[in-house]
Amino acid sequence: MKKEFQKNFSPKVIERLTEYLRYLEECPEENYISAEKIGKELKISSPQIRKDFSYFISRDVEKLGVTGKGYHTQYLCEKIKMILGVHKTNNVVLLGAGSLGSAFLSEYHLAKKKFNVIGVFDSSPKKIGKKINGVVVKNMNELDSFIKLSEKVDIILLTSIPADIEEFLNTITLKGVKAILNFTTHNFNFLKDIAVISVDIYGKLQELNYWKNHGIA
Amino acid sequence: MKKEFQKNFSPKVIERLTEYLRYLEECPEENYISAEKIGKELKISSPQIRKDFSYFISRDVEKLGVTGKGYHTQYLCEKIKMILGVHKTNNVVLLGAGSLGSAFLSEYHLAKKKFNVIGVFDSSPKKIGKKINGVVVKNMNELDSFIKLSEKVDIILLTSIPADIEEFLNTITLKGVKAILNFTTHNFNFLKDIAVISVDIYGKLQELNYWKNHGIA
DNA sequence: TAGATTGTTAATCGATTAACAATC
DNA sequence: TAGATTGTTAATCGATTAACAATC
Repeated sequence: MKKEFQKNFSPKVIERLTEYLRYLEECPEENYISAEKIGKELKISSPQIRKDFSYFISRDVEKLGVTGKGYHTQYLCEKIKMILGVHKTNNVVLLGAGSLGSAFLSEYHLAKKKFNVIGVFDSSPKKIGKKINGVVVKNMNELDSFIKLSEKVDIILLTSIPADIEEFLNTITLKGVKAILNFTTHNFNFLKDIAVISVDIYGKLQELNYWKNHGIA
Repeated sequence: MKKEFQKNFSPKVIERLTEYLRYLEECPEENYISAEKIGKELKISSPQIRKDFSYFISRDVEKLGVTGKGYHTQYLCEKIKMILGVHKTNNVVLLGAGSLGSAFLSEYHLAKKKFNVIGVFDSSPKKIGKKINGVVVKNMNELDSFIKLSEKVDIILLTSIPADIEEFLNTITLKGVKAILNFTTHNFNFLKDIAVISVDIYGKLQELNYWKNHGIA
């Protein structure tokens, strides 16, 4: 072992790992692939890629690639998946069964990507009881008991803001939910023990609107 | 004028500008606001914020804030909007009228944010001719003529991949479309003259899945 | 072997922060 | 005035890249 252990993956590196994984899963034709090749496709420099992959070494493996040959595609995929924790199935609860929530159920193959939607909740009487893609929408006020009784919930996919957000946060904190993918405009900056990634469509449109006027992005 | 002009806004700064704008629009109660206050709310350091705002100076204004007082909320909002180009209306074309596309029409107030959806296209016969939120879905193969005849298209909101993607890119390049907000898995890394921001939900779930196991995000 | 490509170190580049004079 | 907070410079920190020895 050359390293003292545990150079940690930075957020930037984790982001790129998901890009590598997407690319590798789309083109598994080749047995071995070089950092150069991946980089051309994804517009990432090859030293960057080798450096990113070097973080796996001694944490996980002695050596990730083969000198003079490249990285074994399948093996690389597996290793990235293990780091990201998507080698095994994770449980997702969807909050909000509006068209955005429905889109996640119908247009995304979440289960294929190891994200299993084990519950869908909404507070609108119009939606409660309906089936969306084979899943019955439950009343938001049952979330509390559901989450307490269910198997571990890994991620909450949030497409609408719960009426009593404090209570909601208490519940999921107690039950040990550790992550929220947030599509609402609610500000979760104050959370301490729950990882939150917010996707702000308006924000992305605004950024893009700037770049369309100023070249590149 | 103190500066020689045009320190440019970096992608990181542009991203934060959208965060500032969101916060400022949500709480316009105060007349003046300090970098300290904004930073507390958004978990961004106050020197960072002042530095970000300093890029406005001499490009746009002599002075953005008021020493000892803070930034005039309304004025700051306006200035950020002007930089992002959302002080005036921009035209958006939506490609794909599936549930994700529908969500953008029904759950997002795009027009309020100065993004006006002037056309919706899909290639599925089931969807063509239908109305979604008051907009008639057109046949994807009419996109070409539509885009040539219509007023300027600023942004294409892409929720499904056009059958002939080469032709699609030719069309929009010729017509001068400069930006794509991409929700598909298609790789647009090779585009030269069109700004693309891709939102990869799977990727975000994977990142989150990592952070849920390793604390913070 | 010769050619290719890794893993890594050192150099560079860019972004963040600390600190403070200026001043409302 | 005293207190607050800006705008900016210099210092720090972190991320990217260049370069190359190791080696398959």
